[in-house]
Amino acid sequence: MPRTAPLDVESTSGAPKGDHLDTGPLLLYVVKQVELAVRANLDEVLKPADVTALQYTALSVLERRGRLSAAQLARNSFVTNQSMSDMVRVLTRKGLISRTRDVTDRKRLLIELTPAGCRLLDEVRDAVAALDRRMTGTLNARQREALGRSLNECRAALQSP
Amino acid sequence: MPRTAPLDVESTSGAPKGDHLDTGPLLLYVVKQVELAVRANLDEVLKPADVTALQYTALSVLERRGRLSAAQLARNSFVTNQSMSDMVRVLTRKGLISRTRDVTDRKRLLIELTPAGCRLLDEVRDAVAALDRRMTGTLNARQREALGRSLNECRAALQSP
DNA sequence: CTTATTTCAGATGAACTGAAATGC
DNA sequence: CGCATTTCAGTTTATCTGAAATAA
Repeated sequence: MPRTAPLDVESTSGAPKGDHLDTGPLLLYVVKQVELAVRANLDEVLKPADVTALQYTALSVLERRGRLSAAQLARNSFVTNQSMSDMVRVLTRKGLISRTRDVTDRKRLLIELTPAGCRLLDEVRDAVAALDRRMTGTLNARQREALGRSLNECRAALQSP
Repeated sequence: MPRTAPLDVESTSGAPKGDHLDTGPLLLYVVKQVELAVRANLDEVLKPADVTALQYTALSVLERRGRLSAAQLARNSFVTNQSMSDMVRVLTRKGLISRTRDVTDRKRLLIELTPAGCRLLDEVRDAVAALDRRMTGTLNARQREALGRSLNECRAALQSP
C-alpha cells in the first residue's frame, strides 16, 4: 500500500464519453474504487497495530461470529483454503488467535480470538469507526441504511451461483 | 483467486450480537466484502483474456479517460508509481498499451490503448456487463442509481483527507 | 469411496522501499 | 533547488497449484 496519501484522482466520476444510453461507469467499478480507497486508508489506520486490512477483517469476523474453521474463513474471504491457512499461521504466530480441535468433527480446528486479539481489536476500534464515519460523512441516516441494504444484496447475489 | 465458487458464507448479515445501539457491521466491511466477491468473479470472467482485475481496471480507465501518465494511473489506483510502472511494463509486453512522449512535458510518457487493447476490452465487455447486472439483479432502477450516487460520495469523502 | 479440512512444498505475481536519472 | 515522472534493483508478502494426510 502506498505510504503517500493520494491527492488527486483526476475526477473519475466525469461525464460519460458516449451520448447514447450511457449510464456511466458500471457499479462494479465504483465498488472497486471505493474499496481501493478503503484499503489504503484502513492500512494506514492499522499500521500501528501491525496487521493488514485482510487480517483485520478476518479478526473482525471471528469477533462477530465466534469460533470458525479456517475453511469457513476462506469461503468468507473468497480465497483458497491454502491461502487462509497461511494467514492463520501468521495470526497464530502473532498470538492473536488460537485453535482447538472440534470435538464433534475432529478434523476441524476451530479458531478463536486470544485476549491479545481482542485487545488489538479494541485498540483500533475507534479509529476504524472514525474512518467509517468519514467515508459516509455526507450521507444521512436513511441513505446510509439504504447503502448497507443494497450492498448486502449485491454480495448475496454474487455469492450464490 | 479460488477456482471453486464459494458456496456458503455462513450468513455474515446475521443479527448483531449486542443489543444496545448496535448498527450492525460497519459499511466499511460490507464494501470490502462486496469487492472481494467482485474480484473473485471478475478474475474468472477475465481469465480467458489473460488479464487480472486490476489490469482490466487500468485498461478501462484508459478507455474512459484517454491518454494518461503512469503516475496518474497510480494515483487513480492508490498504488505507488513503482508498482504502476511494473503493471505498465506487463501491459506493454502484452501489446495492450503503447506510450508516447508528452510534447508539453517531456518527462512524461502518455499511455494509450493499442488496437489489441481495445479489442480485448470489446471481447470481455458483455461478460463484465453481465456480471454487473447479476450483482445488482435484485435492485430496481431507483435503488441502483442511489447506490451509485452514495458510493461515489464515499469515494470522494475518502480521497480528500 | 467420497468429501471436507488441514497442511506441506514450490512457483509466481504483485506490491513495497530505496536510489537514481531526467525534465520542468 | 524543489518537485514530478520514470525506472532499476532488491525484497517481502500474498496467493496460487499440486499433492498428501486425516477424519467424517
